[in-house]
Amino acid sequence: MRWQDIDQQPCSLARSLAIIGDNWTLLVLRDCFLGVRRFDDFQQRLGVTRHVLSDRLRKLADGGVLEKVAYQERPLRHEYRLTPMGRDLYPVIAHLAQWGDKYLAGDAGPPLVRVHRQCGEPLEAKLQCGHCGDSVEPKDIRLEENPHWAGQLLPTQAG
Amino acid sequence: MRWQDIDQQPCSLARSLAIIGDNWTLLVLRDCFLGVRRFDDFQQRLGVTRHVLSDRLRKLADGGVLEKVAYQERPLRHEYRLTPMGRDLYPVIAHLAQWGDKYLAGDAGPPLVRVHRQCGEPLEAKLQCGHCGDSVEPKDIRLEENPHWAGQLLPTQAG
DNA sequence: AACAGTTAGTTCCAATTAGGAACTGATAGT
DNA sequence: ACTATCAGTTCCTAATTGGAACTAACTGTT
Repeated sequence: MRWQDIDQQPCSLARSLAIIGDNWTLLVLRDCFLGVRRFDDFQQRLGVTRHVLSDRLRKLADGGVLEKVAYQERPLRHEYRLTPMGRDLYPVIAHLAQWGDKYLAGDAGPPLVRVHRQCGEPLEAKLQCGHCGDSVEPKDIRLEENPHWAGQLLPTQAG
Repeated sequence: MRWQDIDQQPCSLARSLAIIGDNWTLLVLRDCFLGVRRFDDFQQRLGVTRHVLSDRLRKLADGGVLEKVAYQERPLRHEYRLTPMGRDLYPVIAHLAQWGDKYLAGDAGPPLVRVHRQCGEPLEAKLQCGHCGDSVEPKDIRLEENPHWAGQLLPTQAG
């Protein structure tokens, strides 16, 4: 199976990765959350080649994560802004950054601290159940298959 | 800049992506959380080519996300298990899957429902501040630079 | 003893993608 | 007329991927 065909799988993670799972794409989104909007700014901050950046921005716009907004006419130029769909990716980025802070920071410590404005403390992101409010770990989750794909998604218990 | 050199950037997200940001890697981890442990099982479920799978498993093991455990001698064979570091990626996967459920599900609806065992309700993952317990959105976060990289990480306010 | 089966990879080759640098086009400022 | 801005595109080489076959070290079966 080709990587570019994973959007056709009946798996929400696979479909998500079809839009944001390419190399560089999550770094583009990191910069979007930092307020970067223009092609050359992305290119200089990331150091990615221009045609890879062009491809990633097009995929993000086609996927609905970013929208292309004209910021001037003559010559017509566009910038890229997060849509609500894109903003919904913030928890993914926050958890990934926190994971890097925890396991991969060098001697100087984490490069950025994310302070929660409301309480003034560094954010300690946790996965919590929106219904009961408890912290959630992998073992707390039971998976239920949609009957439409019954038996096709989960591995057979063999070990 | 080459993609394989992003682990040298002083950005926790970039360093995280150096380990888990390649194509296929998060799908390998999805299967790990479903209990898949063996090479051929990953290969058949994912449809990825064997040498890409081999490469990704090696990177995950080198990065500390998976550990290679011998499950038999004669002939010596290993399986791959999540480490605590790997298990800490669960929030990332849960949020990505939920995002796909919300925006990318087809007519049949999301393929899997993640039920929180403790409360019996479908998990609605939310990003919450571990300190005050409030839900957190991008605008609620203020970034503080580590003085060691002062002025080098955040974009200059220009737009 | 000969043969098929299991299983974690490796090897080979063609096709695709990435990296690097230069170039384009429309326009503004000097 | 010349330089700068800025979002791309084009060109070429190098690296990676996809697909299929192959290897090695056994076990179980005829």
